[in-house]
Amino acid sequence: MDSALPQYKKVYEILRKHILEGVYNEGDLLPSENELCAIHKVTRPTIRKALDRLVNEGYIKKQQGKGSIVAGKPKGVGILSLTGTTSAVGQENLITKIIIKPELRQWDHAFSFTLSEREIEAGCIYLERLRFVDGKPVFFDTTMIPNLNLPRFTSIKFENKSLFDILRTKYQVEVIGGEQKILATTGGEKLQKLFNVDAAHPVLQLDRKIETSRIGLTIYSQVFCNTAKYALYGTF
Amino acid sequence: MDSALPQYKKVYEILRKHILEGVYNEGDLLPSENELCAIHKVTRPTIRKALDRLVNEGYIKKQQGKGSIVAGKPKGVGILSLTGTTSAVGQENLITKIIIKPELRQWDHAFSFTLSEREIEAGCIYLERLRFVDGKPVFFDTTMIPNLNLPRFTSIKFENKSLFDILRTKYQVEVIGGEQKILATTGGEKLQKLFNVDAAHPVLQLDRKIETSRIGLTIYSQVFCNTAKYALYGTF
DNA sequence: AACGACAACTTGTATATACAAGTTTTATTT
DNA sequence: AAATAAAACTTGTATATACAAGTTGTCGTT
Repeated sequence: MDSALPQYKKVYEILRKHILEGVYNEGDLLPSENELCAIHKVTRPTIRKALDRLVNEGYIKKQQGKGSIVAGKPKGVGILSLTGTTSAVGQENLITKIIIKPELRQWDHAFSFTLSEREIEAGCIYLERLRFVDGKPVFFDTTMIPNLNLPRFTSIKFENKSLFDILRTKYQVEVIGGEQKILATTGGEKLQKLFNVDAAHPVLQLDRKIETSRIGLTIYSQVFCNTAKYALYGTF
Repeated sequence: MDSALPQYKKVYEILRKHILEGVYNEGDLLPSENELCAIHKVTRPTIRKALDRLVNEGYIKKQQGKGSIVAGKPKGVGILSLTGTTSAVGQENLITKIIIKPELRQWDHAFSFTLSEREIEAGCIYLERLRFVDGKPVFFDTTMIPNLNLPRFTSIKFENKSLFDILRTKYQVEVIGGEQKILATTGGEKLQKLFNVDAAHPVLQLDRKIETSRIGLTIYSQVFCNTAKYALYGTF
């Protein structure tokens, strides 16, 4: 009955899931902290730590004297400020097709970012995905992860799961921050085919360097997005 | 000896200031949590709450067994996550040219956002600016502000000042959050001229709805950005 | 000199408790 | 019936304590 996850994270995962799945809807009040204590059999500081996280990520807002108000599904955790595509779009309409399955490679580049010695030595888990919203190709992303103590990673199937969900649940690796560059560009030959657009079609490009809670493990990701029908949305 | 600020915020403010002023530099270790307890005469949970915040905002990173490592001054909380263009680029190279001086108008639209009755009745302060980085036009922005108790706003000169600085200092209006949509588009005739690019040139477009501390006062802004030479940069 | 065990650090998690401060509901008074 | 007061909630802050887990340096042995 004991997992590797600390209790406050378990509670966080449960509440987060419940919000995403609509057990609690926007505007609803979560059970009070004391009720949550009773439900999960932990003390209030532990509950509060879980709630703090949900507040930080924009899932809930708290009001003294009133309670924890559900803010809705994670607009604020969108692609612009955090983590991945899945949480930005919502899982419903998002289908993922793996173009290149996770495979070990040597680094050839990390987009516009520079790598450390250690990262270069470790080699690189490389993958490419094409993601469809409502049946149409909207995102194409290339991800590079240093091969540092992520056993069996290349054999994991995660067609429609979020890469970051897997890292969090299977490896206890959490995104703690990062940097990104955003620009508008044109498709190029590869994207032209993938998105089925003409060569001059404007495309959004994001180069991201994503730091994790595991020291030395930085994820590099490049995302191209056809924003003709679906603009990226985010809160701040 | 008692301020309105809770102790953990006081400690947070002090440490944050010290990092910004270079008392601690990038890579330095902060005093250990127990040392900080002694210094500030509080208990460890209080110190940890202050440190949690610094971690969240990217000032420090923590490593179990080692300590709290200063991550350096956070690079511009750029255009992607907060407020205006000025803070994103840095004031040095940014020159602003007013295309349309602040003037009262009726709302015709608010980009892709919907307006409330009250906002429509109030009318709209409208302005257009073109902003140059290193002498070249990079940003073109259109701003709409509901005309709600902002006396003499249309007569303010703010060539190179941040719009948000003026709102904060002259009207005590602070940005508390907002939402935005980002997409890639092509110039169009107007931008073609302003940016001096051809018609097919990809341009970044941001539609933003910015909430302020004054109830009912929401600022609507649309920013076009030529990212050919300058990509937008942001941390999260 | 090199290795290994251990002690002395560090941060991470969790409990138990207390009171302050804000909100809502209920009961009381006018 | 309406205004007021009190009670019963809610979250916010803070302390004191304990042990787990990761890192670093030291000492002793080989």
